[in-house]
Amino acid sequence: MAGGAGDPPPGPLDSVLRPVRAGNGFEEALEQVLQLLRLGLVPPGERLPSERELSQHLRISRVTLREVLKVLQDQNMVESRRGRYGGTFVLPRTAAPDGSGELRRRIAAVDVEDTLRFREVLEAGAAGLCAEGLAADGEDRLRGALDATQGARLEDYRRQDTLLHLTLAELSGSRTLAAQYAAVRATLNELLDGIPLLVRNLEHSQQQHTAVVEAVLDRDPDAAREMMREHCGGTAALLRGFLA
Amino acid sequence: MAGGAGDPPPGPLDSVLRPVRAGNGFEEALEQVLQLLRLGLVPPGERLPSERELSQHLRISRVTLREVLKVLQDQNMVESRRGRYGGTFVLPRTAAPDGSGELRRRIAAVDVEDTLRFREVLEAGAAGLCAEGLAADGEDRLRGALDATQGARLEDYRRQDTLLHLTLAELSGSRTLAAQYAAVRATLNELLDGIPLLVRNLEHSQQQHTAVVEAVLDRDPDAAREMMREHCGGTAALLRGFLA
DNA sequence: AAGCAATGGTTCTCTGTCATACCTTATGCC
DNA sequence: GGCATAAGGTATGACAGAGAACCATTGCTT
Repeated sequence: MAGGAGDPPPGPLDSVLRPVRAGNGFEEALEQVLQLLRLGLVPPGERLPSERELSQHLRISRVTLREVLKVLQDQNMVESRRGRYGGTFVLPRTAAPDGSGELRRRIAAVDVEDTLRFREVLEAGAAGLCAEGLAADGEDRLRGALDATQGARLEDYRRQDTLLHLTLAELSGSRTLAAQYAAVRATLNELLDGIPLLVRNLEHSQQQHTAVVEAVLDRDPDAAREMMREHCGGTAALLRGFLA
Repeated sequence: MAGGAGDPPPGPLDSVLRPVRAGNGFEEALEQVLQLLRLGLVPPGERLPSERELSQHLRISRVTLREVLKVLQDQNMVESRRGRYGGTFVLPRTAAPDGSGELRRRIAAVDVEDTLRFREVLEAGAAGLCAEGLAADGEDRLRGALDATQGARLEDYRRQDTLLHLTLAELSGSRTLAAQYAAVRATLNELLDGIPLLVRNLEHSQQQHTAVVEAVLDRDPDAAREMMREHCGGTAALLRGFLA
């Protein structure tokens, strides 16, 4: 992306005319891998899919993927080990993730209000859809995810919470919804990393999780949506308070 | 995109690991321009933004954009005129859009259930958000869009209907929601083109539009969401019926 | 009638990305 | 100990796409 002209002035067509391939093309891949980490889909200590696998999934060449991983290595977010049973491993989060690196640039470019509103819409919608009809194996997955949050230790709570919500989104029956939720949740987690985790909020959160899941299992869409909106509203108020 | 191996087997990480740059890169641009047409944001007879403008918005080179326009010209969807005050103009839809062209391929690859569910979630969410708080100028835009649907002739109804819903999405206060709605609505319109437009449904639709807008202006989020869900449910039932 | 300005049409070069093949390292199994 | 295997590391050639410069056409303005 060489030095062309600046951004064109905004017009009424901007809902549709968003850029194809936001950024260097490789940045989009970076974004996706970052999602993997921020969502905790691959927890610290675990191995990412091999370079050959990942590059196939993302439909980019291995060379380009390696450049992405290089950035993450420089940020001490992952570590690569060679040899059989080697791979790229996720490192535990370090306190200060380097204030001037290749990353970090996108933070603060996030539209917080957009994120919070969109999140609430997707969550409430997913909860409602799940309550309207859920396969039997869906019930099990949901219960399992809820149990995992109950037993989670403090440092693992964010991850289990994310996985519970992600499960709900996947069970909604809309792949697009699930994918969009994953994206917005990754952004949300990034924001949440900037504020303290209060045990009091956490307990309240857990009650709400239980209520939502119960409403879903009771096949009560209105209650599920309502509870979920309340749940999201709590996080939103917290974030608005700390970031205001 | 040369002939690599086939798709990798699906895994639990697929919500996140969707391909970067779906398709030839230029196909994504084609998709966006098609949205512009399918949403009726540029009605028949009107001019698209100039090639230089469009390519900047989409962040693709003018050469690539021209290949996209070439495809649309071959499909008799647009027409280019040179000289000052020239440009690329939208042609009225022809009955049979050529059954085997460069386009047409994506149709039937649409996951109808995904589309309908995701649409309902976004619409209900947008209606709710608007009802929670809408700027004064938002009220005017909304009323204007509603009025336009009232006075629309049959062949222009789809377009005005789309614009009304799009307005609601834009007023939701989430740019992401608006963009996602635009995408899903474009897909929906494509599906709707395949089924007849019944005057009876249309009148019912109009009553619901009015009810939704009233609920929004009354600042009644629950009613707005409920009405909108009903409205979407109608379309969904219609489509499921015809496509089953 | 002449000139100007904005548009589509064309051509060039250069960079990023892809696909492929091969090298290197570490581990388990025989 | 030796070998097969699976992973990361490296090098190369081909191509798509970006960017910029230029040409051709048209209609408004002077």
